[in-house]
Amino acid sequence: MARKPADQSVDREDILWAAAEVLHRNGYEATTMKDIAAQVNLTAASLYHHFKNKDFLLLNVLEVGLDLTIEKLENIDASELSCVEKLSAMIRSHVVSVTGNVAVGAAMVFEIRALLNVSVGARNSDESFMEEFVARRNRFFVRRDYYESLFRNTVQAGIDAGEFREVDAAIVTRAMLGAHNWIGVWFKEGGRLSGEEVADVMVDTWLAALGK
Amino acid sequence: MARKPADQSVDREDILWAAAEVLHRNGYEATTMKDIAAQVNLTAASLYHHFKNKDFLLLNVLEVGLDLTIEKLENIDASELSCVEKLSAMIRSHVVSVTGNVAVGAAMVFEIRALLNVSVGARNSDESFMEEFVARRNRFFVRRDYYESLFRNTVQAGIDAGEFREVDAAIVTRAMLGAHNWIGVWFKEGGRLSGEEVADVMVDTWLAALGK
DNA sequence: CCTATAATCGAACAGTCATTTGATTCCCCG
DNA sequence: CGGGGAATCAAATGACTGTTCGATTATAGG
Repeated sequence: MARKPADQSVDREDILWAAAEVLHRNGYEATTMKDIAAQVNLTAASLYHHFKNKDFLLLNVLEVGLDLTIEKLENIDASELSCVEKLSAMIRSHVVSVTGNVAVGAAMVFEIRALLNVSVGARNSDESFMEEFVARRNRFFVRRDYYESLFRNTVQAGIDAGEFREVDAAIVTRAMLGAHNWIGVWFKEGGRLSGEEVADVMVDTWLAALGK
Repeated sequence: MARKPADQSVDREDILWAAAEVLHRNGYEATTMKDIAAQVNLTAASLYHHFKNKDFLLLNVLEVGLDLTIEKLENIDASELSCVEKLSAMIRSHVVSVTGNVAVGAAMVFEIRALLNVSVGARNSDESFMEEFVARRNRFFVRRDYYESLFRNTVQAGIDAGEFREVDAAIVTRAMLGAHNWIGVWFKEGGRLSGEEVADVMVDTWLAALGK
């Protein structure tokens, strides 16, 4: 029987992007390989030419999203700005990431639990797959903590330097990240405020919260 | 064949609670009726004696969680406190809710998207079920907006009364809710801080953010 | 133009899950 | 103590999903 091999112009990255979008819309478990495939005009079977399986595909989406975010934060962290300026830049960067690419941003936020559950339901009988997956997943969580620490250390440094008032840096940092992550839930392109404007409000809010 | 009808001491509310817990652990789609049933020593089939189906069960969990939160907020709203005091009480109430019952709190946060997706995948061919479900789901979302408005109106009133500095009340309110909801993700009973202590930090943080 | 490799597809498989059904047991009320 | 509704169960059903397989088409390099 004849097939319709279509475009053949879809690469790994297109799939990642599509997956992020569907993931954002439906959540991990509710996202089927068929959904992702449809987003790039493929069939589910074709995806297995590019990714080992669904879990690796999800993991890849999160890895890419996290890498992008961390890279920006590291550049800011390495600069010679004051803590106030550093934190402002970090907040702005984070908010713009979330509003600019809701898919990746929200996927990062919401699908981490799903990631954890993969091992629990050890349905993958394949040993080698499982081993690599667990290793990569652990690396992901380490990086996620690192990402949080970039914010927290900046807050703490600001306190030590007398730029911020004395607060519980760990809790305030998590409050900050929660507020930013939540943006992915309610932000709509073309709404009252642009991503940049939301970022402005956030910077203003957190500097006030930390101001002496 | 003989059965083992067991306890027969399980009621609707026990199931709701169990569902909230499993939901918190696994997320909606990854939560099976069997999981929920196991949590209360029942079989999946038995749940259908208490709830029409899985979607109604989830909806019920969210409804109960939201009702609890709203009730407390309304009492505060009706009081004669200043806006500063009102908002402090609201924040404290919200945080304690989330930390005191992480299951319901986090379910509220994370499973709303799943709720939305139910209609999209209109697998329920039953007309009557679907109709009631959509009605109740819409009511839920209205109440959810109302709950947000309780916070927002207090912030705005505080601005108008000169108790708070001039900020974008809508955005700051959402930042606040995001920070609080996120607590359900990282808070662990028996950690460094109790729920009350986390609430203290949050109150302090937001009053500073809104302070003149 | 030819061939090897990459990319895609349709079809089939095995597993899981929500839900239904009909029978069985529990327990309260008369 | 006995009957009826409530609660529970085991088993079967039907749908959906991730994944595999073999076949088919695209495409780049010689």
